[in-house]
Amino acid sequence: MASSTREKIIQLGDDLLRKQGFNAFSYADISKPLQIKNAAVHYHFPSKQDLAFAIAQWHKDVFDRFSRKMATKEPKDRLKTFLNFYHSIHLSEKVDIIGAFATDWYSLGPNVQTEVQEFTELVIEWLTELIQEGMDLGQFRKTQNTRTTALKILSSIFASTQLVRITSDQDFTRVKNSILEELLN
Amino acid sequence: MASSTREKIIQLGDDLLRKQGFNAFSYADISKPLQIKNAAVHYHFPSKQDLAFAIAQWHKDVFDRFSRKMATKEPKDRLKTFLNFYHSIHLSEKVDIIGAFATDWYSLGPNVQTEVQEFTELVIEWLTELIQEGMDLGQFRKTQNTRTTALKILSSIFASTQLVRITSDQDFTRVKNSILEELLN
DNA sequence: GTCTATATTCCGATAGAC
DNA sequence: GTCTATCGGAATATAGAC
Repeated sequence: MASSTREKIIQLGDDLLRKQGFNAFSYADISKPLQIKNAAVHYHFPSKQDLAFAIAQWHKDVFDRFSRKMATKEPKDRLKTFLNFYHSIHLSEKVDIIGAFATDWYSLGPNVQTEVQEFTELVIEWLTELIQEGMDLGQFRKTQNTRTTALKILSSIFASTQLVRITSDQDFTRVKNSILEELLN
Repeated sequence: MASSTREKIIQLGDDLLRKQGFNAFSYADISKPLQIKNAAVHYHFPSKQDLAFAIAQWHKDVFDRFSRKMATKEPKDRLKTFLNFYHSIHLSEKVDIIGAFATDWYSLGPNVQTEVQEFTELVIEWLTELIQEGMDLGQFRKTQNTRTTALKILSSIFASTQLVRITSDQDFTRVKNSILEELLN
């Protein structure tokens, strides 16, 4: 519970990054809600790149813990949990961190880019293994290339968090349900 | 050919919006390459929102002409052309305009948002009709809901222009090819 | 339609006290 | 670890001449 200022800044920065974009929020947007001064934020993260790096790192850590916790569940349930996670992103009016980093890609320093790449590869590999396992168990329909299937699932679900800002809530549910249906045997 | 300054600004603005994001480029980024002053850009587009609006409008116009030109082609070829179009986006290191507008959504004024919504709906409906037609002709596999199929195709292809900035070129081709294969009978 | 010049505001970032 | 104070720069935008 006892969350440090540093952690609060990361959380708020992550929210702002995914709601508004990396170049759309300022140190003031972080310091005001936390009722500290912008200099205090700079103490924890001297530059905005440092904050971006910490956000990327945080996502890696969280996903790592998530995948460990999921390891014992069967593929279908793992995928359901994954899709539900994206549903909660959608409900909070944010977009997925991968798409957020991708559209702001050329605003990110090399260290941040590397961290984002490592995180993204973690997710893709986790999904790929999940799909392979589901196929081996006969739960999922066989597809030619499991990484490609993983990429398509990831793409369509993270893009949906973006697209439904423009269209409507219903479209998110449509896509989410369809992903599971299409894969199930 | 003879493209006016106004048109050049729109083109350049569109490039910058999709390469860097709406909040990442400035009037100077537009005026410098065109070798005019920032005030000259303001003459054509008093505020940045006016420029964003014109960019959205331009996409509507272009897509309208595109869909007219495609009308006589058969569904499979229409989809191929559509996917190739996204391939060219990927090669130019930009992302799709829908995702770019979506991630910068809360930086856009109401007029711009409405224009983006109209454009996006045009694309989705065009894709939905294409899919329905392809099914009717027996070219495409039947799916339960054609709008959902359209959403998934659109999502996965426009997200791919983002995702491959993080992973690799190959992943784009994988997804692109797979979309067509999955739909074909 | 483009220019010079400038107003204004905001941003990221730092120095130095507490 | 947080503060006050401030710097330097860049951004959007406008006024008015040509």
